Amino acid sequence: MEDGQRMYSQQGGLTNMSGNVLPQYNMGQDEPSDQRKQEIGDILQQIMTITDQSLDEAQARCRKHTLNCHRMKPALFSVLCEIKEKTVLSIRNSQEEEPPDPQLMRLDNMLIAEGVAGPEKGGGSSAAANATAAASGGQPDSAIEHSDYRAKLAQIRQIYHTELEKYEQSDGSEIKNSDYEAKLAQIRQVYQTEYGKYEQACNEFTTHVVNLLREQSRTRPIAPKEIERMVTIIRKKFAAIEMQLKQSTCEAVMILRSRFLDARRKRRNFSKQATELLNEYFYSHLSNPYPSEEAKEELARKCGITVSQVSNWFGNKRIRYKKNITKAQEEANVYAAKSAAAHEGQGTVSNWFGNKRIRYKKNINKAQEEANMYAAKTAAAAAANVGPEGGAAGYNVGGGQAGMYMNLNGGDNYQSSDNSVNALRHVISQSGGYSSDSMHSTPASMYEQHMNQQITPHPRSQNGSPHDQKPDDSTDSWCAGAFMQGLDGEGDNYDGSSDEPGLKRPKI
DNA sequence: CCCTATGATTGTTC
DNA sequence: GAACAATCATAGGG
Repeated sequence: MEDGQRMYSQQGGLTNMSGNVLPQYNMGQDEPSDQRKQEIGDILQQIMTITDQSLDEAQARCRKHTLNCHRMKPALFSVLCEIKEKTVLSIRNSQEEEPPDPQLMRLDNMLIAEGVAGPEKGGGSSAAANATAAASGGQPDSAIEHSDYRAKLAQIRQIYHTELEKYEQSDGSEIKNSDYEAKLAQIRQVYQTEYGKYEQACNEFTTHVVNLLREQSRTRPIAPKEIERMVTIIRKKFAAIEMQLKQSTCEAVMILRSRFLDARRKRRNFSKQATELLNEYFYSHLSNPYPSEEAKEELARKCGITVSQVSNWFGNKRIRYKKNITKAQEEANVYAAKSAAAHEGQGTVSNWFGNKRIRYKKNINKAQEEANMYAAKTAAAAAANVGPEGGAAGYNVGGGQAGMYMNLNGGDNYQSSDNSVNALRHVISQSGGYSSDSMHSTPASMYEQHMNQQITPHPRSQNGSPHDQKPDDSTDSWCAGAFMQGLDGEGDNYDGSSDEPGLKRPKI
């Protein structure tokens, strides 16, 4: 077979074959049948023996030429093709038309999603396969390409690993988006380069095989369908390489991603100064703790962090701040209910109340202390700059008179509280009111100022001037903060937000 | 070593 | 797409 193949491929001068097939096809009908049989037998004999013989070039050329020029040759060729097609090919054809490999599709999807195979390239992968198919036809000796590409893929992996090692050597904490993008771009570039090479090799090989087959089709029965089938086979073979390349790339992306995300996930505390700045902003904008983009940028700049970190911080802060308050509220509600029940049923007011008081205060203190501290700070700073009036104005950044996002003041809600609230107030008042060291250490007037001017839209009608009272010597100080507001039954610290045009998310 | 605080991520809701 | 809510994972304090 090898000899035959070599010989066929060396036949360069038989290019006019196909054109002659049809005209000569009917000629055989003029021949006497026995003579025809004889001739066909001769031809077959020649075909059978030709591959067994080791011929020198001159001999081969001569014999082939003779054979090719025989007037029966086209007819015989057609018949053989037909037979071949009807037997072998029909069976194999039934196995074709399989759906695209789901695994490959997944890889493609991932590469597109990760931006490694861009839209133009992503379509390219399937389009490339089609192009490959269109160009093609061949013998499965792609083993060479296979090993070649394995080597290249190994090279790609090495590049990735080198890059990743560089990562680890450099300070992992310094990994930023730009780094990730850069690495991804590298991967993309390598991938696209390799993919280009792959495509080229695939096309070249397919073209080569198709040419070979076409060449051979002059001397042996090779139907177009068979060539197509070969193309399919080649494509499948190459698909393995393609798959490997894509898998490799996906792997690299995944590793990069995980390293990058891991690195980012590693929590690093902000500097104390940054936290101070953020807290200052937060508590001085308690009514509407949603910094604008500009504010975020400025904070980010001042704190030496990114804008998204600022956003994260505020998101976390809002939630946790609210959580503290909500927790206190919930306890208060339960507390109130218990109290009412105790009153009604003459139940024993036990240590339970004492514990509740303590825990309730604890939750409240946490939020309050912080709020107070930053309120005082801001006020002091503002006062230093603008004077007392200006300082007060400084709190009211979110548009105080409009309903506040975080309404920390009981205000009217307190007045409209139901029985359970009254019961709660009663118990609370019996507890001796709110007092804590932290409150003493904080300018009470500042606290009140903050609470009334910033948090509450309206001054509390019953509490008199906030500046005249200290939280710890007033029973109402228990509910002076935000924390009693939930007792009105709605339990919504954010209430009023729905009325507020300025608030971004009227909810909860 | 346990616990809390907190920055970051992920999933859900609007 | 922004904000919320839940969760993860670590820092840091006791």
